[in-house]
Amino acid sequence: MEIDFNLREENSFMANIQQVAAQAGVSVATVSRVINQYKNVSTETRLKVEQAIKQLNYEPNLIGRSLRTSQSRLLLVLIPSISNPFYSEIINGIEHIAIQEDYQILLCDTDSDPERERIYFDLLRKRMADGIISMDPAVHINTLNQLSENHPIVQCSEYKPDSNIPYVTIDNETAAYQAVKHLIQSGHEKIALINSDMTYLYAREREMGYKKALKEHGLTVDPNLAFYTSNLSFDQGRQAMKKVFQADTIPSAIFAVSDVLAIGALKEITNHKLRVPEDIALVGFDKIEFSNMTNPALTTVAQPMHKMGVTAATMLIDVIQGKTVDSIKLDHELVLRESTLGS
Amino acid sequence: MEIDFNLREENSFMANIQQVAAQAGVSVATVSRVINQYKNVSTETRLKVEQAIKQLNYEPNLIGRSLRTSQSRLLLVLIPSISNPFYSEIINGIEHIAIQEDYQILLCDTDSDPERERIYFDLLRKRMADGIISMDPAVHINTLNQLSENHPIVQCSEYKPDSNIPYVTIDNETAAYQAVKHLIQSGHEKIALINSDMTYLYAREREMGYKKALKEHGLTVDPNLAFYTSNLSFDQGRQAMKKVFQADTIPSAIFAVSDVLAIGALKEITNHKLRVPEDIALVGFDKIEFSNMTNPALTTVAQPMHKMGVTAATMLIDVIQGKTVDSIKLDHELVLRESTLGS
DNA sequence: ATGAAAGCGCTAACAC
DNA sequence: GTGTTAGCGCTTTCAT
Repeated sequence: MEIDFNLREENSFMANIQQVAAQAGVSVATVSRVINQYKNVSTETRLKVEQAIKQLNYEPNLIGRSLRTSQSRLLLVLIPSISNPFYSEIINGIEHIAIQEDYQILLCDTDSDPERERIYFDLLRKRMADGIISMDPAVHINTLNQLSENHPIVQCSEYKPDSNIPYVTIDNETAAYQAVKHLIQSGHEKIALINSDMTYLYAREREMGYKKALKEHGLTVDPNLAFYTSNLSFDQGRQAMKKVFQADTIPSAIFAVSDVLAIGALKEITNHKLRVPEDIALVGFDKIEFSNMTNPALTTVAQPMHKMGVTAATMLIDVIQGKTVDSIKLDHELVLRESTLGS
Repeated sequence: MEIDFNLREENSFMANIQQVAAQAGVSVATVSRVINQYKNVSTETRLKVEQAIKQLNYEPNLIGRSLRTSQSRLLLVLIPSISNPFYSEIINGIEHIAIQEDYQILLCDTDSDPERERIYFDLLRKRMADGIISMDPAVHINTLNQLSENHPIVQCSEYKPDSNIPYVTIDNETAAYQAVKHLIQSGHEKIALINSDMTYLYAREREMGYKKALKEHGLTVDPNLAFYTSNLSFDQGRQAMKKVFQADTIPSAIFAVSDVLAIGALKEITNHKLRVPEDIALVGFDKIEFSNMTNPALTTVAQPMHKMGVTAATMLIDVIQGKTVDSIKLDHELVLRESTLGS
């Protein structure tokens, strides 16, 4: 019973730097130097300290260090929804750099809810984090701009053109243009657009690319063939496709501005006993993992998600370190698969 | 130029509690009381302080607070892969409680890499986080056990039976049993199993349920009908299904221990020009969002993901607060859809 | 090469 | 109801 008690005592005991110093018979400064691998410590002293650290099971307290150094080494990553697979790949890229640079990422799922957004912005204001990577298209840009005057921020994927916050993204207009051009060159003339909310820049840019391709090939832009959704969910894709089927002319091809919307449309097309691509060809956008798992596999525009994450994280850390960074547009790629080619 | 400079000075200026106290003509203790909404502050004083806070644009420094109170209010959430949609829903549940209780979650994507696991465990040891929710089946259980002696930890979904760490999960064996029983009652006698690595408890439990159902209905358990994958990816599901097709007898139904594996199998079945469920019926596990987006929609076992997250987070916060908590198994539900019923 | 001491920003025990 | 002060654990400047 005595032993038990002592064991528990010892286990839950957490040494601090003072105790390590006492145990090793040196000053706290020296212990700190050993922890941080300073060169100007004699081997003999270093050994003593390392032994004391081991004996006491010492782990430096990161909060104490943060307070002293005024940096948390935490990065906020703002996304609208963790369930959206588009962001998963980007986050992988961010994590890659974060780990490498000894940062941690705090995932902030805003649900496009201003209240949740506020909580996360507050974390930055209250110095719990060193910077933000914003990927939420619904972000309150005024707040973000204001915040960026005092805090490191970069935008990833979606950005606001009328802000000075650096961003990494792709050329959405050209990407959409190429996707639609591919449909036209496959012989399609009635091409419907399933787009999301036009308040988002990417939605406007992709629509411009869609229209540009049609015009350039002498096709008329029929407003009745444009369908809009309130978000990028599977269900909204289905609903949009239902509306397509209610229209006067049924298009022979669909360009959806996201894979998830396209997959929703695909489900509805299949329910109508129509075949893709024989009856209706289908193009998505993003190249999420699941775009390859559907029947048929989806033709889509590959965004360099991993690289976007890597770039955004690198940029943010540069900004944190006081460097100046430039915005950048990365390369995309049209990926031709069964939903436009057949199998 | 002067003005510019001053503006920037003012913008990047960050007041601390001392300066607020000076500005308001009170002590730091009083400011702290106002910030933390203590009742014993006169209205007059409170107003003065609040005004000073506004004037100086003061935001309390959470790192300072953390150091003082010895709590970071950060929760680690350990998952094997952020791309796996199974975890998204759970995380939503965890976030729900975390926000409500004024905690933040630090997402830890281990990739089942021991080195990354170590980084995150260190975060706990170094007091950057207050506790861990572990959902990584590949977690090093000895380390976790050891860690749990000094730190709050709960296991979610996957757990190790030979540990004293509380967990929340479902009854995997019964769930699998019911899924396979449904196939048997639909007239199937040759039912293949696509399982993952048997080192995981859930894999063993689900296989037991599969066998139990077969035996109970007088069917023989054919080892040639069990196929194993090295992970839960789409591609592994495809590969497994390829092996099914190479076997002597082609089963009339498949039970896959995860939706993603099932979706991989579905792709391969379709490639073979076979129909689901007419030629081969298919059951998945988890009820991830995408299980409803395939053609046909997947019959699957619904795990109460959101509730699991809510429960795990509640348990962890209880443990942090020194309460004793009990492990719990939540209810699952068999969801019948097109892949076994037809449409 | 090492130590003494200041101080990062906050909370809370204690005094009045 | 308010103020004084110690101290959480660390890094870093300045001596020596």
